[in-house]
Amino acid sequence: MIVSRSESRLQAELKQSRPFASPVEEAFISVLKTADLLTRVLDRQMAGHDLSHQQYNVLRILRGAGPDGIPTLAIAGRLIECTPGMTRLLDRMELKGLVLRRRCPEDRRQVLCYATPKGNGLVELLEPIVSSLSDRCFEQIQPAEVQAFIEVLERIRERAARIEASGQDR
Amino acid sequence: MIVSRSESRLQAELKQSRPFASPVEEAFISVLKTADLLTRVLDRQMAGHDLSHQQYNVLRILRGAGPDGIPTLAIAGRLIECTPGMTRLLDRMELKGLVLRRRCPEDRRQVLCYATPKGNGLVELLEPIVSSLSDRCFEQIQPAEVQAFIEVLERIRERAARIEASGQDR
DNA sequence: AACAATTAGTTGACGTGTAATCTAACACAT
DNA sequence: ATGTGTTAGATTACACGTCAACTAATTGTT
Repeated sequence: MIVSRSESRLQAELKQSRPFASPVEEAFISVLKTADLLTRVLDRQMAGHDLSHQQYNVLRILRGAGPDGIPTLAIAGRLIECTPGMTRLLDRMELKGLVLRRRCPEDRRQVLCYATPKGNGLVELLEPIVSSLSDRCFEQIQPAEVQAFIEVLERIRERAARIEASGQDR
Repeated sequence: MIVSRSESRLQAELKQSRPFASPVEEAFISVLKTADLLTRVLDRQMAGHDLSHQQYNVLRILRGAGPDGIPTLAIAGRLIECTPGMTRLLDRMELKGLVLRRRCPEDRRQVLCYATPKGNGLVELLEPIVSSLSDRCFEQIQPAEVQAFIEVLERIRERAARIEASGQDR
């Protein structure tokens, strides 16, 4: 086998001939790798309940919306702005009986979405699992470090959002 | 519209009835959101060259491998360990003339992958773009903060990898 | 030599992200 | 009221991730 398991995990993680051009590139790539890993772990925790992490997020949002429901695109906006994905996601969740949808009478363009009791039950069930997962992932990080970490992420998003917006003109 | 653009972007980012159960949950979600945003921005930069960020990563790895080539799964291992995805990714890249593949004579199970000159040219072209993108995203972050940030991400990955490994038994 | 276990890679089914294009419904001006 | 523009959402096409099941080649065992 080409990559030996006995190598230090962190060293082996991104073994390349030129590991990183600069610290910021390393940081950039690290964010992506970490998110991939966390997503995978999260999905594995959900898999037993036949739910993806995105479906879980939708259920949380629907629970937050309460009996008034919430339009399709508002859900998409609170996640990470997909749009066509949301329709299909809700299609599948409706099939599983986790979600209800109906046209809004006041504005018939909108489709209001609601969690069913089954959907809400699932959130309640999974919430402690997700919570303990993040606890375990950050076990060794001091509270002050967590705060600093969150702030750095926020600043990165702020910069990245600006870049994204400025490049809209293509 | 439900979400007004005039609200503070950071506040509006994850507007929920209960924003976060704890700082670590916020940190957890922030990593995922940041990675999504960075991925999107990165892909937009690449889109003009008909390349996804994953294809770019593959090209970088192939360049690093040099004329000896590198087996399919070794590429997958250096990214974020998909496996079946890699075959199809390479299929598409081969169609575009960025990659060559041939059976390894010594071990005919393996398929060795190489970058074509066209593929290598594309990396050279895109590298400064990617580099300047990460520079701009981390513009406001001090070098010491970047280091601390990278270390926190590493510790998270270490913990998450442990959790992932321990949960293999499902 | 022959059979079992492992390894490399492919294929199929499916979930979800993106962009582009379309339809239906509303808002507003004249 | 009618046309124009905008908004909500669905649809289509495609990239890419996962899992599960498969083939083919190699290794190991007896």
